[in-house]
Amino acid sequence: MQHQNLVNVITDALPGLNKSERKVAEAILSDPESATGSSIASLAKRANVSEPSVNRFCKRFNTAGFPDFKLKLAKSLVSGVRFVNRNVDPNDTVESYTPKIFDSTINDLALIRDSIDHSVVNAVVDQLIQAKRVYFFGLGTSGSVARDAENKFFRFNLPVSFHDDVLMMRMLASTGSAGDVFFVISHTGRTKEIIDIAEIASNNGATVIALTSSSSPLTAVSSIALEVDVPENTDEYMAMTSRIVHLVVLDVLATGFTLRRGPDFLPHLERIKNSLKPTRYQSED
Amino acid sequence: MQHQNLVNVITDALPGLNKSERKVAEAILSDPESATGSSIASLAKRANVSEPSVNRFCKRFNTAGFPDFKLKLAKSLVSGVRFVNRNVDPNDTVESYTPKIFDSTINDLALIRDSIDHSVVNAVVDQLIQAKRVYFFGLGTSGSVARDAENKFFRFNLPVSFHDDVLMMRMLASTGSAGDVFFVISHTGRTKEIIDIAEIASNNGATVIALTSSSSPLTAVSSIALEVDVPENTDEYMAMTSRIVHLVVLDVLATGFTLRRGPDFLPHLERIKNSLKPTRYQSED
DNA sequence: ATTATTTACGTAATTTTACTACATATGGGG
DNA sequence: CCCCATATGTAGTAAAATTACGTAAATAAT
Repeated sequence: MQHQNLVNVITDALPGLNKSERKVAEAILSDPESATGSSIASLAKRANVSEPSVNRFCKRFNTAGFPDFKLKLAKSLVSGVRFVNRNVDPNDTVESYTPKIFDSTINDLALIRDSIDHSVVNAVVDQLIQAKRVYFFGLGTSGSVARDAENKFFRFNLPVSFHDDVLMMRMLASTGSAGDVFFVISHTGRTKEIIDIAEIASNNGATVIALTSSSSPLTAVSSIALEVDVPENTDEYMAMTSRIVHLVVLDVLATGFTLRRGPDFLPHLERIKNSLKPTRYQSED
Repeated sequence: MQHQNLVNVITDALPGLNKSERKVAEAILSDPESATGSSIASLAKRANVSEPSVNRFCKRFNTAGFPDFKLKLAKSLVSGVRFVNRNVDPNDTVESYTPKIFDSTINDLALIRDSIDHSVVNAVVDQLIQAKRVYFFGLGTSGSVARDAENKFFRFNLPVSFHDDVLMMRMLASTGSAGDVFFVISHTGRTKEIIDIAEIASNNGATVIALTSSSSPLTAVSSIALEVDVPENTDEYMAMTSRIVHLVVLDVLATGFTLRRGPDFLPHLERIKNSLKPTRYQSED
């Protein structure tokens, strides 16, 4: 885990710290934001320890010294590090749970950004570019993602549709053939019905692209799997962020698609955009 | 604009800088990451200017001094500052456009996280808690958001539905009354049809909640407006991130809702979660 | 229990870093 | 060509961080 959050690292290390180090840790955790701005002297005073104790504390956390520590702490605080991996609890107020939700989403996006396999993205764009037809399949929450994907990809002058009805999916899969792309979205990748359908399409020679988590049964029956591992959310209060990540991945694919089509294609997109103008009040974008 | 990215600010200010300041700017921009780690002396040397010039440069950008500047620069570099507000261009490869898309989404989320009005969130949760019925309305992309909202809120044992058919919406609005909540989602808030419908519902005494951008016509005809201003994306290649922000805002509302309902409600959510188990292979969460 | 030994912590000196005040230079307008 | 404004650098000062060292506390061994 390359990019662990300093605040969390300190919190986790708390039990193993000795007296003055713990004082420093508590002083920092009580107000991390202000810690990034203060000098070693003022922090030492606030924690009731000597300056070298603060310095030693910093070095314990793999930083070159106090300035370096402040820097890394500051970085940790961006994109809501304060709350990342900190669950919503029943005592939270709007002021506290709102940033928690945002931050946990941001955190997951950053995670996938850094771990997504670019060659797979490229391969998927390849398939989409060549496709005669594209079907987006998804159930439940993933159904909304599939619907959004349709809305995005139809702009590319490509026969595309989304489906959230398993019988419809099954029929379409059974009539699929080479040139058809079945883009199957499933967070768990374990829904039996969906796996069945993917298998049918695959057996008919169609291309099956899965947007799902790694080493899921769905991956196994797909031509290409865009494996996106969003950390499971065990917290009852916390939302499922996987669908958000999926949407962004689809944005990435759409971007790749547009770039591959080249600049001649842009006027077409512009035309679609403009088509909505008469439905709106006043001018915009 | 409170939280502009320092790297971009410097880039934009470049033309208006004088000679030595520009040298400093270029030295920083050529390797911002290393700039955050170096001392004022080494940076001055690298830019071929004196130390006070570097200091003056920092102050010009509304920072207290060099250390403060480094801090802010470091923060800017987190969550892909490299790319934020930097558009996708035709020469981008997968490796470069992928993080751009993620970062622009992350950036927008952070922006809204810091600017969202908590009291409005609270007020909306109030209304949802009291609602006899909730309708989620949205067209196009916002239709997918509405669909996702339905999927989220039906778990609360609340009569809820989503609609993306304007005739259906119109009929529902016309039969609405006090106790009914019409939750209208629209990025622009300018779609005539939607505004009409919101007005009808409102005139019938129903509560109209709008999730839209500020000072839009839709805001005017709503009981409560959750104003979320996602920066317009003028780039042809870049995706619309407003729908993602909307989804997260709905997550926030759902969280607020759950918390308001109290811990007695959690077993109900658990039961819904478990209901899907038989549809899947193997065990999970 | 008492001493030895390690570990923790603080004091003070040293070094590094940043800032300020001032001086010189550079360039544009009269 | 000189004056004034702005830009930049020099040198000194203050602040900050680090190191070296010494003392105190804690732990282990006898």
